[in-house]
Amino acid sequence: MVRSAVASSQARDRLLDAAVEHALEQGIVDLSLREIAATIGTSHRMLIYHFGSREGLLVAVVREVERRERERLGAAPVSVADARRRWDRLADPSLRAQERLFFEIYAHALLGRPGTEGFLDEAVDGWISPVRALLIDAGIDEEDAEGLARLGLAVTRGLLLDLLATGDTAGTTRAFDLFTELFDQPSAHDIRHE
Amino acid sequence: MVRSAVASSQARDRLLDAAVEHALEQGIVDLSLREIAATIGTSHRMLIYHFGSREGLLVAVVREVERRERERLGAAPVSVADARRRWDRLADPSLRAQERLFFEIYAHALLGRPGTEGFLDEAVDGWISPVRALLIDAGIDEEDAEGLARLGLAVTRGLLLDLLATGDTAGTTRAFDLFTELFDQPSAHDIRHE
DNA sequence: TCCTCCATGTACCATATGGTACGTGTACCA
DNA sequence: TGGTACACGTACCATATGGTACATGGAGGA
Repeated sequence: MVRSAVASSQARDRLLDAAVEHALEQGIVDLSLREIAATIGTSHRMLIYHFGSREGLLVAVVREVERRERERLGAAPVSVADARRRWDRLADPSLRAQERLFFEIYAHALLGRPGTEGFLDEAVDGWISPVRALLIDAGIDEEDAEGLARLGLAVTRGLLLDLLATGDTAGTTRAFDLFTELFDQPSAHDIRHE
Repeated sequence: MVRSAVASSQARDRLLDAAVEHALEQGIVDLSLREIAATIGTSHRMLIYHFGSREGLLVAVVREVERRERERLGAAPVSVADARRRWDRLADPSLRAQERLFFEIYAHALLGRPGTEGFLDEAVDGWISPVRALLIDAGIDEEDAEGLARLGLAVTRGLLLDLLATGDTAGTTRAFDLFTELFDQPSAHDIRHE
């Protein structure tokens, strides 16, 4: 069997893990094959061998980060309490590096850089769609459902940006709680069930 | 008079403008002196002459972007209607490139890259502080004021990220309106004036 | 035992990069 | 008129980069 240069293998998985680890700490945009290889303990030749090219490695890293992002967040929140639990998970310091990398790739993708095709669609619509569907199932007007899904995503991402910059877990969590209170108050009823 | 390598001059201003223009279109992280010089119509030698080094140019570009950001947004919003007007201004397509660059620098700064010192402080606290002060003046409890300021910033930045990725001005604006409605409803009174 | 395929290393190449040396024209001032 | 300071170009340098050529070792099958 003729293996393509980008087929999977145990060695490739090991290298990919190490490359993602490196990206979590050092970022991804100025990723250099030689530098990664040196910190991993192999030669840049091996990275090209397993991933085809620098861009191939970049694509693999981006996909892996996407995969971890989905895995980390699990199902869409079905209630305000759910959303709050999810925020607590997101605000955990152990995830900072991953979120930082996520935003770096996001900015990267906004500039249309190669290797990020499809990332933005997945990053936005991949979240809005399931939440919107859940809200519609719960009897909320379609347009409001879309808006609320968008708003929830925006609050989460916006507060994460704040958290990454300031490290102020308590402050950002208070802001998130304020949002859930606004949403939960009785007279928001006409939006939730009009 | 001995001019330092980074002193200002008309020629330097012209180059800086052109460099910012380039960054708006091509991004800033993989900025190369030669490439910029070529598109500007000068030599990379001149960039080093006027900015001292590549990093000097990067710092100058970041500062200029910060300056334009402040100038663009003007005073803090003092009412929900104000906030809404500001969103309309932000959502204008002519600002997309500037906002994209802002988020690219933000990600850059999160990784502690040189040339971005102070950017994050200004980007977060520079916004939260004045809004918080306004809210406190308006009689809102201190802790809520901080939270609301944070929340407003998060909604704005989060929806901008959405807008940049999707280009969906109508959808993101609807989400922003939903937020103002949540905030404006009568029973939010206990947060606004408790 | 020999042959084939995969993983890996070493050495190399062309290119692009930031930065420097040096020369030159020009405007202004004594 | 001579000199000085600035703005700029050309040519160069050392280095780092992505990618390739080629050799090697080892495992498994015929």
